[in-house]
Amino acid sequence: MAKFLTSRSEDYSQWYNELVLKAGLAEPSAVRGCMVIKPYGYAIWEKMQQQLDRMFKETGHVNAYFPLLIPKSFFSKEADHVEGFAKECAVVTHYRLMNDPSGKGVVVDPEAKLEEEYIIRPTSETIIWNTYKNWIQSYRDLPLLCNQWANVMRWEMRTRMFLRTAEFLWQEGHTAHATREEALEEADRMVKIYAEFAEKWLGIPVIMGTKSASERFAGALETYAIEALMQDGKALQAGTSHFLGQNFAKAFDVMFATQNGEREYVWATSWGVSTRLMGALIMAHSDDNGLVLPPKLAPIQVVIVPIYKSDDALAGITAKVDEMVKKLQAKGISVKYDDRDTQKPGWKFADYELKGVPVRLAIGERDLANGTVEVARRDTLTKETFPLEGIEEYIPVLLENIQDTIYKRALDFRNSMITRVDTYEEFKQSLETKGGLFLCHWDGTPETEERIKAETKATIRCIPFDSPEEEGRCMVTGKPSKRRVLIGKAY
RNA sequence: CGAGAUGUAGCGCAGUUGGUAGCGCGCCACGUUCGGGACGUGGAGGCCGCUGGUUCGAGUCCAGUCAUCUCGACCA
Repeated sequence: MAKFLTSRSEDYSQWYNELVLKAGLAEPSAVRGCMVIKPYGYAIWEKMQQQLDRMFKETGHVNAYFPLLIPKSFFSKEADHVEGFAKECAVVTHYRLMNDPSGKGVVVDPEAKLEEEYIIRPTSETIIWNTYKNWIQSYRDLPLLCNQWANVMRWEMRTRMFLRTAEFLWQEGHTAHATREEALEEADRMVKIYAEFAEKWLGIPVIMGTKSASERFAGALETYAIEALMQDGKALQAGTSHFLGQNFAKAFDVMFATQNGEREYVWATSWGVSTRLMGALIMAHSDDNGLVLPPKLAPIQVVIVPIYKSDDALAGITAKVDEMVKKLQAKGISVKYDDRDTQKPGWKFADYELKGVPVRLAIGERDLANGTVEVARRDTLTKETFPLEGIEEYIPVLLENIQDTIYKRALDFRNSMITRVDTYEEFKQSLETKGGLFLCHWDGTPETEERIKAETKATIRCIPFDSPEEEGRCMVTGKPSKRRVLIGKAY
């Protein structure tokens, strides 16, 4: 069969780009570093949104929306936060255009300069905390648990579709609490929700952990993250949850009256996942034939392709299929019957494989005569013939099985790519030859971390929550270490 | 912002010492096909990124400019 995609093993980046384009997920746009998310890609994102939103609401969160533009002065109130984001902000300086006096197009009207510039949000902590100041007076107003679905903009030097675009879609939760413990619990709860979502819905195994100081969110006291492994052996940070301490409360003067009438600063968290999850989904499961979508996120779970020579034959097939579609839909399965006569069966097979549709049913005159249907699964690329009667009982089981298989396959791969190493030499060598993730002892200093990064491009992905206490020596400096950390090259 | 590369049909590309703008895919029409991206025949589609220069003549040479991509630094 002719290849319509670059193979993963040949050139992973090129394969990824082609896949995003050819599966109809997204395409580069006219705007520098931004992309257009196409309907099929957006449909997957919507499914992610729906489930995440459900999980947020189950844990007591509500949605709100804050402005896109942030007054510049808000930004400078939290020193670390400015430091972290200043280099990548788009700034709105004027509010009007005018015709070019020389008659060529339009120019910015110099008269319309804003007194205070606005920043296009790279994240919303500042505008939200400026707002929370007015919402919080008493312990009775706490906890305040808001989430917003929004777009943000970070003027990145280099961009890649879904993984790092200048503008991206995400959700950002921002919570306020009366105590340090409660805020820490919240940050912990949310990173666990992300992990659950990644594993149960995306089918991607993740490692939860704490970020090292240098990888921490700008303005946070602690950053928790979920780290996933892509098929090329690079790690992808798939979600973060930050314990912000009282930093933003102090910067925006958000205090509350306690039960004993004292005034205290509130404790904060923020957490987010973005359309980067789409990148994770693509890179975690896809193969040389295209996307492999976990059934729970597939916009189309089952596609039915009729195989026929004549209009009469098609009518006969359609009659059977219509019944089957109704039965499947009654079970909450998203089915598409593709009876277009503009494309041929072989073309459709290849196209739905490219798009990652988990289950394909093919039904032709032969099947009609035998009372059968051909069932093909995307994850294993295997085909079997089943009796048409009662197929609606089998499909839901199959979908669950596919969801499971995809996850287990990713888990096996991920586990096979985690290496425990004790010497720096061994680390450097294995990083080059095998790649993936490494569990190593580290002395805990930023200097050593920096040295590893400079010499190998690998970074400390996280200090895993489940990393057991273990006496050891830093693989670089030989200084004592109490537990292993996760190191690898990352996107 | 540093280093390199590329801009020619919707997409991917070729275009020789400067001399009528091409190929593959896709698209349209008709026919044969239809259980893994079918085939034949015919057809449509281009200010060769933009501006200027050299020349009888520029896709090709020169200068400038804009844009994109890859690699660095930065990052979800």
